[in-house]
Amino acid sequence: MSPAGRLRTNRRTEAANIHDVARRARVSIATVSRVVNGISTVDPDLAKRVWKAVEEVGYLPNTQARALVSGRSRILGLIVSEITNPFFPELVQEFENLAVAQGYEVMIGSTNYDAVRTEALIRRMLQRGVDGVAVMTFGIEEAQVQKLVRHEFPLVFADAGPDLPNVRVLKVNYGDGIREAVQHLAALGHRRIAFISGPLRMRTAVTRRDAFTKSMSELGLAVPAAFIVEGDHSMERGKSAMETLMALAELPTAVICSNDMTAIGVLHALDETTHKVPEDISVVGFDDIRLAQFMLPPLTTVRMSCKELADAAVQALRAGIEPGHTQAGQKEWPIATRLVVRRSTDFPRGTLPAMGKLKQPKAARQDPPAKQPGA
Amino acid sequence: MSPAGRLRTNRRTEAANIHDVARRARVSIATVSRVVNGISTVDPDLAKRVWKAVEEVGYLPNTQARALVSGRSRILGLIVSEITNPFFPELVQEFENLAVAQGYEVMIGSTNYDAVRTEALIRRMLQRGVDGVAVMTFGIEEAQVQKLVRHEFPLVFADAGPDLPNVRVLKVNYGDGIREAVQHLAALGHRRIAFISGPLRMRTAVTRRDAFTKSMSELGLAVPAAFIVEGDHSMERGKSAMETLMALAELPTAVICSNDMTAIGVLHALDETTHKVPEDISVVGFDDIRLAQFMLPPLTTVRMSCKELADAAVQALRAGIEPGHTQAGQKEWPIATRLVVRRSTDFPRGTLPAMGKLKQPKAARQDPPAKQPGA
DNA sequence: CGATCTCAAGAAAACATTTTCTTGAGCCGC
DNA sequence: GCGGCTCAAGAAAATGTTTTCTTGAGATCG
Repeated sequence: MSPAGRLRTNRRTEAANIHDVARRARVSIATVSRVVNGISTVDPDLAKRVWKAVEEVGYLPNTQARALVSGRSRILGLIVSEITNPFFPELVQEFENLAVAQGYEVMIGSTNYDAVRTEALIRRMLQRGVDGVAVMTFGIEEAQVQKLVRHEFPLVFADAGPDLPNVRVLKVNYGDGIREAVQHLAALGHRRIAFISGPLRMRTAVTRRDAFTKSMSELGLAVPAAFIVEGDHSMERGKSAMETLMALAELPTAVICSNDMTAIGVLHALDETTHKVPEDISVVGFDDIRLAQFMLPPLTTVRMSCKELADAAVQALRAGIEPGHTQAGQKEWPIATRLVVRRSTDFPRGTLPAMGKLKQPKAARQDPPAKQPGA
Repeated sequence: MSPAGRLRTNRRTEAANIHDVARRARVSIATVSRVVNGISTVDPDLAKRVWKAVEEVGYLPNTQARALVSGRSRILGLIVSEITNPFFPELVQEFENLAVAQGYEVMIGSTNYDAVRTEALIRRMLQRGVDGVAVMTFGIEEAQVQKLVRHEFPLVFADAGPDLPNVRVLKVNYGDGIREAVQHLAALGHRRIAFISGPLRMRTAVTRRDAFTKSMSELGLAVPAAFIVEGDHSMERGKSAMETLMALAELPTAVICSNDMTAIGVLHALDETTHKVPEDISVVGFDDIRLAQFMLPPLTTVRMSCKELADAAVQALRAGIEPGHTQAGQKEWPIATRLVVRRSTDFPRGTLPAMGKLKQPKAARQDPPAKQPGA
């Protein structure tokens, strides 16, 4: 009984396989494989015949078998903190688009900040034989990381990762964007600027906070201890953190937040008071999620481009996976950040508008890069 | 050369395989397979020895090989419209949790309302050999569906799908929730109620709109043609649709929206006018996405529970996949909807508060099911 | 003109499993 | 006491590819 003997003892899969194509094109399965994989040593006429047969029988190569023998699954793992945080769907989308364009599939998982869940997730990824994993949690717990690192496939971390040969790191340049934000506020006349950080167990939260204090001291501005409040990158905590700030004897005139969700929480907190944004208090976010431009008022924020992040992640993974990749040696991949000025920042009350206007002309305000569909 | 001869010409995979376990436990690979898959005919002592060996060598069964030979990938496809629409991440999260709990992996894809993209997505899913697909787009184009339907694996559609043996449908009961919303507004004293629909090429959008008009006529309330505006379930179009309504000579006193994002757009549109929510205009959403309870004011909305939806989808898929499933014959899976009253609805201006209060006591207002972490 | 060299294409091995088939030991009944 | 029956466990087939090895025809060169 020939291997193409169609025993079909199996449940489903009436789908055509490589033997069907080979038989129809009157070639061997090896030749079909070569044609389908674009190996150039095959005779053009034969190749044409094979492609025709592929078309006719509707052949789709079986990914499982392919992966089994080649040892490469063409699946990229993508680990995020929580998919329900609006920043991540945007990242997921971009990542998926890029990965698919390169012929990879994406296996997504969220840690929900839970060690057990994370461990199970990593196990699942290992078992599915991912070719590489992008850990975009901006500060995953070290313990679980070790599990991943031991297996030798390529890894990409956002912000910081262990210094190992198979690990690449996306170095987000928080400094630039946050400095811009501080300078923007200072130029408007703000002196009392507060900062709501992320959860400090996250490395990235510490980095962002430090970028803030550094920028402030560069300008000779003091930051009272009470002006730095720890949040957790959620809207809820942003709200409560702002309430903490509002209880101070001397209020800040501007608040910079470690991410946009926090800033949105701040807007909510202020909405429940008599203080107006931006007239009484200016608010700056971080990330530039899509929601930011639709807040009331539209949020001035530091953009960390999802597309740029996803692009670097996929490139860096490919550099580790595909033999002979041109950027195979690159360990650090820089990601820029920059301020996007919208309407949640303005002169502090009491400053002369005219004076302020000179420093920060209205025309300089950036609008979103215009791709709204409707009106 | 024995099969366990560790040729290892392959690139990665130093991982232990079934032969390693078998050798260590001094049994055949068939026995290992049986133990790992929980087939009960194996001697308990042997099984114990096998599990010990599994533990010792750190054996993880290779999913690719498993899928190849068994014909089941243990992957569920999940197709959504757009992952960046906040409703979907919540659905994805729930779906993933349930699927993983049942030993399945999830392959997610978004159509972005693009036929070509959808077709490519379906092809990818077929190629990866998914065991079933949940199409949660609430109205995917028929053309692409056909491609899926031809292959005989189980399918689940939200709202409506072709009447075929391998297709199951989640029947969302829009009527109940929307009727509740209309009755709630009517009880508050509203008579002029407008509706902003979804894109009418989506079946679900039509269904929701019809549920609205039906409920209105049940109460003997007229709906002028101009009070029904077509949106597209986006915040942007919700805003512009509300602007259209505000240009009318006689304004509505309440607006029901086909989804929450639209309602959020409406809030934004009204924020730019002198009209206050809920004093001047009441707003009702649909979906009850997480964001809804954090809007200003918190949104009264009709809840379509993600968890319920995801649960039904996974169950329905399993019913189709797993032989002998108890609910194998169930074609329609009901999903309930119900009104969640928050603060974006109130008496129309001019109505006597006291009278209204009798009809809708403040105490009846539901607060979110309290799981805020912080404050 | 024959021996070697090149190279395209087929044959077969390898991949890690599940599942069917086979074997052989223990047990029961006659 | 022995033939058949049961059943656990091993042997081997099967899964659909990629990749290495083999083959054989045509080209090249001495």
